[in-house]
Amino acid sequence: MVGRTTFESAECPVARSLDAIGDSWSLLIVRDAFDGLRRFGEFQKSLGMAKNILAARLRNLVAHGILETVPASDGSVYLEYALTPKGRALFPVIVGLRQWGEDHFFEPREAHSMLVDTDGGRPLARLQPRAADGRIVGPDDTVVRKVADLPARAGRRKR
Amino acid sequence: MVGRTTFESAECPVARSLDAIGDSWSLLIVRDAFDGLRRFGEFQKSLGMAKNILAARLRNLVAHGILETVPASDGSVYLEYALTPKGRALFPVIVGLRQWGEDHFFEPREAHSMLVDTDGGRPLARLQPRAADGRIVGPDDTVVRKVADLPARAGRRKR
DNA sequence: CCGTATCCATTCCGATACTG
DNA sequence: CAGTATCGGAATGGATACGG
Repeated sequence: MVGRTTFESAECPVARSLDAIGDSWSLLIVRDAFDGLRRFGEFQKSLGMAKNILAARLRNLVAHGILETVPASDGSVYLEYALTPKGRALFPVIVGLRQWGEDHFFEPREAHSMLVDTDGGRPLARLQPRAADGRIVGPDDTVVRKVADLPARAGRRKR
Repeated sequence: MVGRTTFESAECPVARSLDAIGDSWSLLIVRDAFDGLRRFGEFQKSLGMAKNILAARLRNLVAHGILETVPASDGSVYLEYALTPKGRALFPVIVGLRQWGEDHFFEPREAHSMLVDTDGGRPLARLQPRAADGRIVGPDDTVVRKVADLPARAGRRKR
């Protein structure tokens, strides 16, 4: 057999997920989509990637139902790319990657702007670095907390 | 400029994370490491990948401090690969990918064995599909819950 | 059993030019 | 502005042979 192995029919859900978004760019595009970016040029400018591969990645994300194309809101003839519910469900993955990177690639209390923090604007998620109570508010009323911050529970198993 | 873009010095922690583990295989190796696999041959057999690229990915994971080599526990001359604290900190990311894949690539209530569920054995994590209370127990006493299951809190912001 | 080395095909990615 | 077309270099990945 030649060519890359596909995990399309793998039994493991992690493998299936990585098959859809396991390349260098897809999750960064999704991250930007959470940040409110919708237009081809916005993604291209934000990520600095070649237009042909951006087009290819967008096609793949649309094919996987993570993004969908919608008519441009400003009446232009072009398309916009919006997160679907399936795409928005990637929020915890993005947060996990962000927190892991923050904890292991940066200085302890350094602040990083992964996503813009505007209250009434376009961003779909608020991902400011560490709110006072450690809470991060995402789309669809999801809330993510760092696992270590979760309250202890009776019956928890010691390793 | 030629060659692939690197995110080694990106400001965004998500980009930095993806630079370390954003390929098809690394997270699957980490997943298997959580499952208790330690030997070269175990990974190779489990993932079915070519030995040369397994060696390359293991080298990369060790270089990033996600795995570390330790002398084989059985006295053989070979090395074993064990998760470091930094590697174990990837647990929430794996869980996020697993839950997303389970929710969007499989039938609603289907059960999937991502990781072996043994109680006293070698696995470092217990990742059985959906415990009764939705709780998943990981290494280092971490606990992960599906974000939607988190209790509502006063002052939560409606989108 | 544990890797390394080699060969090869495929894919990825970047730069640029081009079209509507 | 939003893509498509094309090209070339680089990395990825698979099969297999080889050596410790």
